Amino acid sequence: MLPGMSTGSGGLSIGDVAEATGMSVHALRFFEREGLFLRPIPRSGGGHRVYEAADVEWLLLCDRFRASGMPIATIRRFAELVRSGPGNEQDRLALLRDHERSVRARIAELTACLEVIRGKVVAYEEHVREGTAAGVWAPTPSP
Amino acid sequence: MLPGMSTGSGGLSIGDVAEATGMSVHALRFFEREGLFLRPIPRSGGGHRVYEAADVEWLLLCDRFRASGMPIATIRRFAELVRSGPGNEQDRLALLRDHERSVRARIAELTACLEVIRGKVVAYEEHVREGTAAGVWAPTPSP
DNA sequence: TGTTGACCTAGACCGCACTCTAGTTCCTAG
DNA sequence: CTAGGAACTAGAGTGCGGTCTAGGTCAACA
Repeated sequence: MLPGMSTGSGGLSIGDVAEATGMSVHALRFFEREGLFLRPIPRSGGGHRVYEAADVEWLLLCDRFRASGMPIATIRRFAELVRSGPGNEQDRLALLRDHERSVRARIAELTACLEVIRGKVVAYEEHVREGTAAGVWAPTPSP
Repeated sequence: MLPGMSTGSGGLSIGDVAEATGMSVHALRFFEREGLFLRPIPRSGGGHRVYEAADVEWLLLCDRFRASGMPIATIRRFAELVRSGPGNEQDRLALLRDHERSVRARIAELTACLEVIRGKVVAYEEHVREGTAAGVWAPTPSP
């Protein structure tokens, strides 16, 4: 029941999971080495990884974490908290709030940069439209 | 007139520029090797770089580019356009608009991630407040 | 039987953007 | 004259987040 394990029960091959998450099989093995899963991924008789739907859900969340700039080390800390069971929800919450703060900060920074960039775009638009040279760089700076 | 060249005319030492821009002297030499300046930075008799205020302004803009995720290679292309003088303002504009688009896209992505993260934060807040377990991970996933 | 094709491991390699080192030279002050 | 600090060069090293390779194993199909 292996290659394209897709048939049958709930077991998913690494290829299935790669397809479901958009991550590469390399990345999935890398994540496992890095201890980012919530449990040891079990193996089939032949040593192949057998995932469950819950692993995919977790990976999708990890993917959002990564996409929002959370480092692998932090994902690992979060995974460790979840793995070590109930009782540390305050810690998980603190970690998530920290990350939320950092994402907001990053958005704010990008928004500020955006204004600078827009300023340049506007200056160039003006320059192109009517030959004025305000805010546009000359061949050699000023001196 | 060199170390702490700050005294006298308009010439700035690499240390002055590092302080003015918040970049390291290493980074300034790196930028130069990478061809990111608008002109060859002239040297004093003893081979020390002598910058002008306009270089600092340019560096501050580059810093905003970097902070908004523009790769070095793109900054180099922009610098090349500016160096090669008037006539290519359309190209410079196109490059800037491209970057503007990518920054907006990044902000949108971060904003989307933020909602996912907020969802988790809210779930954990609820969980911590009243022991419900919706959206919160159990010691071992589901199965 | 033997050829796919998906999977396995360990570990080397990559791109990016710096950062740091080693060894030297230069300038000014004491 | 000498010591100090700041600058110089070329090139090696770093951290991150993967990606890729080499050399196999496993299971099914023709």
